[in-house]
Amino acid sequence: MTQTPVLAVLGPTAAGKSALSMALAKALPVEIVCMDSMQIYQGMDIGTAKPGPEERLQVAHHMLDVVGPKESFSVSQYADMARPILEDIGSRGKLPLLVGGTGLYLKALTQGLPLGGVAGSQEVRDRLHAIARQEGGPLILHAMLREADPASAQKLHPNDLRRVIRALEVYEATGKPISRQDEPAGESGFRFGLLGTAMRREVLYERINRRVEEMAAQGLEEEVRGLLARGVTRDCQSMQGIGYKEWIPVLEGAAARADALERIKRNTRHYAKRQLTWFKAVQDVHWLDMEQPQAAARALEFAGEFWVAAQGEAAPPQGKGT
RNA sequence: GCCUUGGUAGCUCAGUCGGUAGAGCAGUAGACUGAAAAUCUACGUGUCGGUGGUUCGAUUCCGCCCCAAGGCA
Repeated sequence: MTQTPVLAVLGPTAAGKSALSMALAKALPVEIVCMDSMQIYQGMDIGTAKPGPEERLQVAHHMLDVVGPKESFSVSQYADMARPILEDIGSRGKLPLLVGGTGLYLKALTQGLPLGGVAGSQEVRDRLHAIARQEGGPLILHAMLREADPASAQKLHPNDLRRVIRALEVYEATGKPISRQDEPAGESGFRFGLLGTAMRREVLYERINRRVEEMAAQGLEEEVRGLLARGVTRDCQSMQGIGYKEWIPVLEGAAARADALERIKRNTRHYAKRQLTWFKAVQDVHWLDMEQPQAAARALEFAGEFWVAAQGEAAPPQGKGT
C-alpha cells in the first residue's frame, strides 16, 4: 500500500506557523490539520491564537474545536482522530498539512507510539497522588516503580511524578511495564515532510511579548471569564493552557492584571523554549529562517518538491512497496 | 544646604563580628510514549558605587566623592 504524504509545519509558538501554512495553501492543494493540544478545545480562540473564520474560509481546517472545554483529551485520542482525517484528505488527492507545536502529538503520528496501551484512570491517579503527598512520597512511589518496572524507574527522576505515576498506572492496569511497550509500532502508513520555523531567540521572545499584549487587547480576559461562567473549572485540562490559568487569580481578585500578563509572557517564553528543545531533537526537519523574507518561498519550494515526489510515487501502475 | 537610609549577578535582595560572596526570579542547556500550553532535571565570578586611608589582607572598618529614595530646612 502506498503511504499517504503528510506535510507538517512545526516550531515554537509565535514563530509564524499559521501564516506560513496559509501561504502554502495558496500554492498547493492543501487541507490543514491542527496539531495543537489547546486549539482542539471549543471556546478557546483568542488565547490559543486559533485560526479564525477568514482562514477557515480560505482553507479547510480539521481538528479545531473537537473537544468541549470541560472535557479531557489525550495524545492517544488525538492520534486516533487525526489519522483517519489525514488518510481521507490524501485519498481525495489533496495534501494534508499538519500545523502546530505539540511535539508529542507529532511523535504519536510519525512513530505510532503504543502509549502504554491503557487510558489514564482518575482513581489510580488520585490514589497515587495521595501517596505522593506523604512525607517522602515521591521516593516511595519511585521505589514502587523500581519494584514493578526497573527500566522505567531508572529513566525517571523521582520528582517527575507525572511520569512515575503513569508508569505505575500502566503496570497496574496491564501487568506489563510501560518500558516494555516503548518500541514504536512501526509503519505509520504516512510519509512525512517536516518544515520547521526558526528565528533568533530574542526576536521570538519579542514576538511572544507583543502577541500576549494583542491577545489582551482582543479580550482574552473576557474569554476566560466566559469559560468559567460556563462551568469550566481550574482543574479542567483546558485551564492548563497558558493565558488561561494565569487569569484565575485575577478574576478572584488575588492578582493584578499587569502581573498576570507578565506571567503569561514568561510562561509562553518557557513553553517556546521547551518546544525548541523538543523539535531540535526531531530528525529530518527542514528548518526555515523566518527572519529571511524568502522563508515562505523556500518553504514552498520544499513543499512543492515533496508533493510532486509523493504524486510520482502514487502514480506508477505497479506500486513497488517502498 | 543639613540629616537618615540605601548603592552586592540582567532584576529583587541576603551576607561577610576584616581572609574577594549566595538565594529567588530572569536566562541557558536538557529530558519527554494515553494530562504534553503539562511534568521534570541541570547550570550562579560579580570592578560587592568611586576613590583615598588603616591593615599582612578591605566588598566588610574610617574619610571624602558620586548616585537614588525619604526627612528637615
